[in-house]
This record gives sequence, C-alpha cells and structure tokens, in this order.
Amino acid sequence: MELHEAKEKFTQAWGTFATQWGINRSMAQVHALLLISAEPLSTEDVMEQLNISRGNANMNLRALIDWQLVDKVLKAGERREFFQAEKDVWKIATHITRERKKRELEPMVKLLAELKRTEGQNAETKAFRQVTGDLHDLTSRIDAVLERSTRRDVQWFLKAASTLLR
Amino acid sequence: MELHEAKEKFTQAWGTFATQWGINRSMAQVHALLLISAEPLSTEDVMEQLNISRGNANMNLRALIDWQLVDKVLKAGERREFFQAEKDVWKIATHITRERKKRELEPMVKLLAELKRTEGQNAETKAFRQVTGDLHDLTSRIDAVLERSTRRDVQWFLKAASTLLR
DNA sequence: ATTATTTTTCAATACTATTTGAAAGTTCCA
DNA sequence: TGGAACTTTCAAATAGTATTGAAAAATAAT
Repeated sequence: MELHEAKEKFTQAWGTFATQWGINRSMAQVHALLLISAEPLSTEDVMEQLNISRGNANMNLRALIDWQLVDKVLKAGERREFFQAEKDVWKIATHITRERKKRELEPMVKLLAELKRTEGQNAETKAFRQVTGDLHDLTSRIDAVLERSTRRDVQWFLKAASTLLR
Repeated sequence: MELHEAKEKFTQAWGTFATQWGINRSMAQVHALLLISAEPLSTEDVMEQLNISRGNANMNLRALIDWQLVDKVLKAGERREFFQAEKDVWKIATHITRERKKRELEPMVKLLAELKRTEGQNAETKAFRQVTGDLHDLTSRIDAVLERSTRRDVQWFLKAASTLLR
C-alpha cells in the first residue's frame, strides 16, 4: 500500500472508531493526522489535509492539548503555532485512560456508593442494594487499579498475561 | 434515600454514562431498569416506567438480548414475553467486553496489521510504520488478554492489583 | 377460518451533536 | 499607532442519531 492511501485509511478509521467511543470524529481525525505526521503541523495544514473548517480545527486542537495528547510547538522565526502529537503509545493510552476515568468512572463510583445505601427491608430494596453494591465493588476496584498502576505494571501485566494465559 | 428516587437516579445516570460510551441512552436505561427490577418486566412495563414508545422498547430489548445482557422469560399462562436482566456483574462486564472487543478492537487490530506493512524507505513512511506498529502491538496484546482471560483471572488480577499497587 | 393479542417494522419526526464561517479578538511588527 | 497575521468565538446551518406511532406481520386462541 502506498503511504498516501495508508494515511487516508488510518485517519478515516481512527475517526470511525472514535465515534463508537464517545469521542468526536474530527478530534480523532486530527489526532490521527498528527500521530502519523513526521513534522509538527499548523492549523492550516490540518484544515487542508482533513478538509475541515478553521473553527473545527482550532477547537479540536485545543481539546487534544487539554487531553495532553498534543503539544503546541513554536518554530524559530515562525509566528504561527504548530502542533505535534505525543507518539509514545503508552503515554497516549495513559492520558486517554486518566481523562476518561476522571470524567466517567469516578462520577459513577460516587453515585453507586450513595445508591447502595438506600434504606428499606423489602425484597425490592434488597435487590436494588445488591446490584448497586456489586457494581460499586467492581467499578471502585477498577478505579483503584487505574489510579495506582504505572506504565511498568501495565506493561508487565500485558506481557505476562498474554504469555501465561495462552 | 427512598427506593423510587434511587431507581430514578440510577436509570437516569446509567443512560447518561452510556451515551459517553457510544451506547444509546434508551438501551442503557432499559438495561438499568431491568437490572434493578426484582421481577421480569413486560414490554408494556418498560414503556410505562421509562416513558418510551413501543418501537423503542422493542428495539432495545432485542439489542440487549443480542448482547446477552437480558433474557426472555415466559410466564406460565401468559402470552406476553417478559424480560429479565443478567444480575451477575462479572457476566455483565464480560458480555459487554466481548461485544465491544468484537465490534471495535478486532477490526482495529486487523487494520493496523495491514497498515504497519506500508512500504517505503523515506522518513515519513518510517514514522508511519513506527506508530502503526506500536499501536498494533498494544491493541493486539490487549486483544489477546481479553480473549483468554477468564472470570477467575480477572477477579484475581483486580484483587491482587488493588492490594499490591497500594 | 376468524378474531384477538402481541411483536416487529419503518417512514416521518424530533432531538442532539458537530461543523461552518464570518466577525471579533489578540499578538506582533514596522 | 496602524495594520497584517494569526487565533478564538459563537450563532446559524448541517449532519447524524434516536424516537415515535401507526400499520403490517406474526402468533395464539376460539
């Protein structure tokens, strides 16, 4: 496959997968584009290569910076800002995980902690407490693991698991 | 908190979180409702309790059955179908994980395997191969772990990890 | 076979999220 | 200080998704 075609496929696919993950298509495409660009790109470059508007490009570049997936870089003698993606897949995974943990998992754990204390003695209430309690156990364990695990731990685990569980 | 209020909060919250995960609000709400119902519910029950249309209720009940999160149950002497959610949180997590792995992770791994073989010797192509290759390593490892890990493994891991990594 | 009940389908509609683009804002240089 | 270069904002337009509800299909009872 030729590079141009491969790049096209990659940004398209990344965009499509992202929508299934609750991340918007453009943000993912901008990310994909920066990921596979050897050099930092300007807003104009991004607009052109993905055929998106200035507003869209700007907004999603900011969002990616916010997620720590992209850095702003300044080129000597250039007034414009350039953007460069973090290329280390482990860091990418970590930043995405942290961000989602914060936005989605933590509020869920908090709510479940509250709901599992619903008072009452009838069968219905007991069933409710059971389910919310179980969910709380699971989600808070996942939360704890994500909170404490380091790059080394995860790498070790994935390596160990993928050989041992064979 | 009173049960009715707690149930309401739970279905609402489950619906909201779901949208962030690319699952539609109604499907998640139907799931939440069945999760916390002591008895199986009919389509009518679901429609009433969530204020949704027949078509919507029907479609999402089918989808949940497809995901193996809900079972159809027949009551003696009743013509209507009733629906009951799987209550075991581990099974729920497993079924959701399997389904998403199949729909999202596997196609991604497949695409990356192809892209990382893009030919060419210039810096740009090399950078492209590097990123897609790294992503392929990571995603296929995750895929392998999900494929092979059993309930026991995961429970063990979460327990061990949440104590050890403290 | 006819009728009553329940389930499924799907075109129309409503709703949500994303994107645009032009105007306003900022920064830097002459 | 004026103005060119660049960035940000945001109301309006568009695109994308979910929901409705009534009609059709399926199923079961008489």
